[in-house]
Amino acid sequence: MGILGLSKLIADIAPHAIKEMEIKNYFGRKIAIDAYMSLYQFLIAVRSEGSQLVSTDGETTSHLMGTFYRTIRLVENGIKPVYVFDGKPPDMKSHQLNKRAERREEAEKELQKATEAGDQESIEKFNRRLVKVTKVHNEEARQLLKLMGIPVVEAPCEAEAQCAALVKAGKVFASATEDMDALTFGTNVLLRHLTFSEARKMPVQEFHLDDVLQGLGLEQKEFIDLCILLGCDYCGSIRGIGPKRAIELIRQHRSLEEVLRNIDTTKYPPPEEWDYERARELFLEPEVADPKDIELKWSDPDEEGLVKFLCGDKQFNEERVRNGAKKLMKARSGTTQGRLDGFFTISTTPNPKRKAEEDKKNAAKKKPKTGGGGRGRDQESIEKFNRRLVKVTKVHNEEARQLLKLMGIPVVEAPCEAEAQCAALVKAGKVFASATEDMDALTFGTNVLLRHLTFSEARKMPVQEFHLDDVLQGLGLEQKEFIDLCILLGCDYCGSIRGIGPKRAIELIRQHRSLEEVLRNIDTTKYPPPEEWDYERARELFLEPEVADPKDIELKWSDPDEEGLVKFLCGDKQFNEERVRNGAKKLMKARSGTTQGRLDGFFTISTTPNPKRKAEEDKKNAAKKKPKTGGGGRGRRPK
DNA sequence: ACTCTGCCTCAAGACGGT
DNA sequence: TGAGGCAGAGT
DNA sequence: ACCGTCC
Repeated sequence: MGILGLSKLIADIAPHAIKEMEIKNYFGRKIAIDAYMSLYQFLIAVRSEGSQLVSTDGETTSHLMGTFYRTIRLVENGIKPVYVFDGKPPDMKSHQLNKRAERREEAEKELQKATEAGDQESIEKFNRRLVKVTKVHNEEARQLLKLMGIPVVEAPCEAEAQCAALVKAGKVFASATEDMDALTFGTNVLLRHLTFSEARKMPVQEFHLDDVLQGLGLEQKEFIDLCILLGCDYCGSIRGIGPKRAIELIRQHRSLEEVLRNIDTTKYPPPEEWDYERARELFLEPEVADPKDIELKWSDPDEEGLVKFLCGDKQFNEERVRNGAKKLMKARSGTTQGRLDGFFTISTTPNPKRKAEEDKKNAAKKKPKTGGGGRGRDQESIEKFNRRLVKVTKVHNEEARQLLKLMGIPVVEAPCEAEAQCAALVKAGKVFASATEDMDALTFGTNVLLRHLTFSEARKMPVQEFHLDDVLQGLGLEQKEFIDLCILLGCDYCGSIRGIGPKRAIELIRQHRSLEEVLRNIDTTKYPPPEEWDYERARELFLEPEVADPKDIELKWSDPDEEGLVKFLCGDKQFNEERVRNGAKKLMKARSGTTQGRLDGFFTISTTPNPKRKAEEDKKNAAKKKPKTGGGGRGRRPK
């Protein structure tokens, strides 16, 4: 499977085509997964004392165990996976398959020998070689995924080709596979090591076909010829020609026909009856189902169904299965996000500088990705709308003010938007950062924005520290242009243009630098702006919001009023007095701690992972080429 | 000197408690 | 199966 | 991070 030595070749010649990411960066992304590959891995790897896990009737369950938990992990990370199943293999592959069959037979013989000899080690070894993904395995996996609410696609032929088609059509963001021929099939984005990025400390590798082609200096068709020359599943390759000579030859002659015409075929004899043309055809126009006809739908897990299937038939632990179902459910409700939100979560977290390069390239050409597209009514909607009925009333506000005062926490009254006032405070140096989940703090000009400050421990989310400087630098924009970008992405103050999502938005603003120019340059029949679109006032609101002058604001933290708190919370609100007093004491104690030496404070602050430092660190690592597996270790986040 | 082949070995999942 | 290390033959 | 366990 795959293309011989392609990943190394890309790493050597076009390293910029590979971005290192964390799994978190794929929040909200739809990702296609080759089911066969996945199942095969589980059958090989999920073992106990040498053999697969089995149910009481002796049937293998390794594939189900693996699929169940891995999928949950992906979903918990906000990823929407699609599993793509193989259809009939193309007959070009029969050579390869025959070879495999031969090796199986050999392995069977060896296994028998080992069994007779009682050689446990060899038994396991050859047992692994005999692993095969059967119809039953496939069928059960499909069933499981259905119960989990995960969509499944049936490819008429090669799954890898179907995945590529889904990516090209914008139905999913990327193919996740270890198999490099996804690129040969034209997948724009290929993710490697998506799954074991956490288990081992490998980062996710994101291959961009555009960048690969650019780095190699090839067109897609030439790239396909290169892959054939390197060695693919569909036909032989030329003995004596490895990666170095292959890239050199294709670069020089641009096609296999020309290569054959120009090399010394006595020294480098091509295989007999070498049908590279059909192989090329298979890569170029593989048999796939039209993505237009494929609807991908993620739905709620069927907890009872899962329990029945996995626990009833397969002896899984019920508590774990129910737990898994709950996780799926919970993660689902979180996936439907606002646009700004999704955009930044994805593009800013890893490392602004590197991302800048990537975006530049993306901006230079090619298709947009899938939109966030939030559908899926039912339970999710009930919860959602219920939440939407929540309203912060005057009374709530008043009480909160009163409470904070008793706690000794200062309060600021913004004349207009709080977010804008926060930004003003940050800009004036009155506070270090705004802590909010609301990305428009950046649009208002907050230098530092903290997300997940509160639930950083409860869930294991790290606090995210966004630096406006770095965001601007990374996007290659000025603040004013950034504001226009945000308006184009969709803000609270006015509409945005249908059909323009994050990718097109950043591309347009990069190119034209202002909404006026964007409007002048796009086809407004395809992308009609909203009627009476008052983006100018929206821009004004972001640029010069009405705020109280921070100079006139004095922030003062004082001692908590324990008795006052007790009176308010316990007298009026029936809070537990012990807890309230306890809380008051904590406030008091923490306060005395805050008046600390600077050094102390310095270290407390600077230990948090910090984008700039990370960027530098990464640069160093990148400069040093491959870090070895055992050795230097890139420290994962402190947590 | 560079490049390829052959032959070797290893490891291929995920969870949860410590 | 493939990826990396190493020895050795071919260009 | 390690290691026994999952089925």
